[in-house]
Amino acid sequence: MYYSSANVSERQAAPPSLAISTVIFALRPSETSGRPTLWLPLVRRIREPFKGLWALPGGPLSHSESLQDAAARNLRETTGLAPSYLEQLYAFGGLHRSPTQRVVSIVYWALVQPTEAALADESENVRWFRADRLGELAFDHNAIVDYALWRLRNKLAYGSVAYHLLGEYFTLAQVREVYEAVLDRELDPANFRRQLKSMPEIEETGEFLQGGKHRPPRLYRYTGRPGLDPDNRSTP
Amino acid sequence: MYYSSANVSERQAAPPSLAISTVIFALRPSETSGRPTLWLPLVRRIREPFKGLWALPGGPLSHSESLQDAAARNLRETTGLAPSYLEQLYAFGGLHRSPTQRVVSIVYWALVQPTEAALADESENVRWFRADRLGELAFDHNAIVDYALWRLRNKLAYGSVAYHLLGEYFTLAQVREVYEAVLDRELDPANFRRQLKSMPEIEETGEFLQGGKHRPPRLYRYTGRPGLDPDNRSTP
DNA sequence: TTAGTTCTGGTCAAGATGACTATAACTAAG
DNA sequence: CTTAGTTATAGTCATCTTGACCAGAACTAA
Repeated sequence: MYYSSANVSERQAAPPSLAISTVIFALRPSETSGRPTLWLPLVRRIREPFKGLWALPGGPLSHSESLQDAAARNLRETTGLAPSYLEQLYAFGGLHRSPTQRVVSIVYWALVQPTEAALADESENVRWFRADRLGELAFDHNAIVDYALWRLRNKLAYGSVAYHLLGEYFTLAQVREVYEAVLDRELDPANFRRQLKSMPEIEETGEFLQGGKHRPPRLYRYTGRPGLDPDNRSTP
Repeated sequence: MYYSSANVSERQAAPPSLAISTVIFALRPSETSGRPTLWLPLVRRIREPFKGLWALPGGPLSHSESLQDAAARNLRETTGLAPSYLEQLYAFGGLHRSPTQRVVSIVYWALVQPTEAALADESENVRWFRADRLGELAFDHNAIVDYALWRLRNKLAYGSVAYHLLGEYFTLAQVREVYEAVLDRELDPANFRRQLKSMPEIEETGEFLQGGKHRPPRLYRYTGRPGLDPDNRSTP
């Protein structure tokens, strides 16, 4: 690379470098309660700065791909997954995000379905963590994850986002569990189902979920837009 | 500049360049009805590409300023104004935004108060336009303005943003006019004022607006957060 | 057969919303 | 000085939404 060998004053004159990072959320059963919880994959830094710490998956922007494509690519490269939802989160460009050089990161956030998430690659340097129990991350990545969580909660309240954490068929109780996991509070089952049933994009199927311990719940399907952002103006 | 003299293959290898642009909204009376309307300043391109067309104010990111500072700076440099609200809109990074090189633009949107807006610089190459009557703009700037308008409408519905288009003191009817201008529909005066009066951050002052043609309306004051974003999590 | 649990539909009161009416307070025309 | 015109402001009423709660239906496991 041209800039990597430059001295300090040359680095100063160089334009800020541009990177893409992705916050990837999936639902996994908690080890303790077994109830679904939010998890996300992180990669271990193998170089300075912050060598050894965990960080969001990311990398440079190749000149022949759009921002969203770059986010999808580094999602695929680190975890082997394809997102069911992908949206731009924010561009972080503070002066001191990295101690060695000025970096502007355009961060995306993604949701993946649990069938996918179960297949996710995991290795020495890629591991999944509970979103509410991350340690200290590299750079400003703790703040970025916090912001992504806040966005997720907001989008959830607005509508269409919960189904992208579930499979194609789901019960209304499963949707409620998603809300409870993300919002971290319990919701009245009867009131919650009344609200969902008033939405036209939630379609009742003729099938029921078998094999449970109690009365078999009806299965539903989401018929709204697939929801891969850019100008996908579903929500602010 | 190093890259400007490079040939095509060298340009390909170069990282995408990074720019900051700003969509600046202010309220001005319509020439026809006299009612307040949304306006925004544009600058004329004096070079190719798109020479002669109007474009959003913007420029490169200097290495010693944050993204928000850069947005505020080019706002000040083109119009002489200081924003009362400034928030990141979106990072636009499509492959073909500019015909000559790959540019990633981080776009901010701003609101300025009418007392300020009246003082705004205007010249041969800087002019204000009604937001609903722009012609064809340079690059993808029409789409960017559309997106900014959509965001403004959403933020308005959410709350705290309308007051940043008004001065320190305002009547409830003026707030309603802002809503009517932005949402482009009429609102019931009585119902609208009931809603505003239920908000604790709208404070009644002892004063009244004098000099009108009819019953003098009471003046109010907004006591909420000033609202210059980044992590100013007022709205999604 | 029965107890336990979830699924599902319903009621009820409190609060928010939209359409509308009525009065107050000012200016301008006569 | 009176009156018509206009905006400001308060209030009413029916409708819709929301949260708390109750009750029966449908299944499993003991």
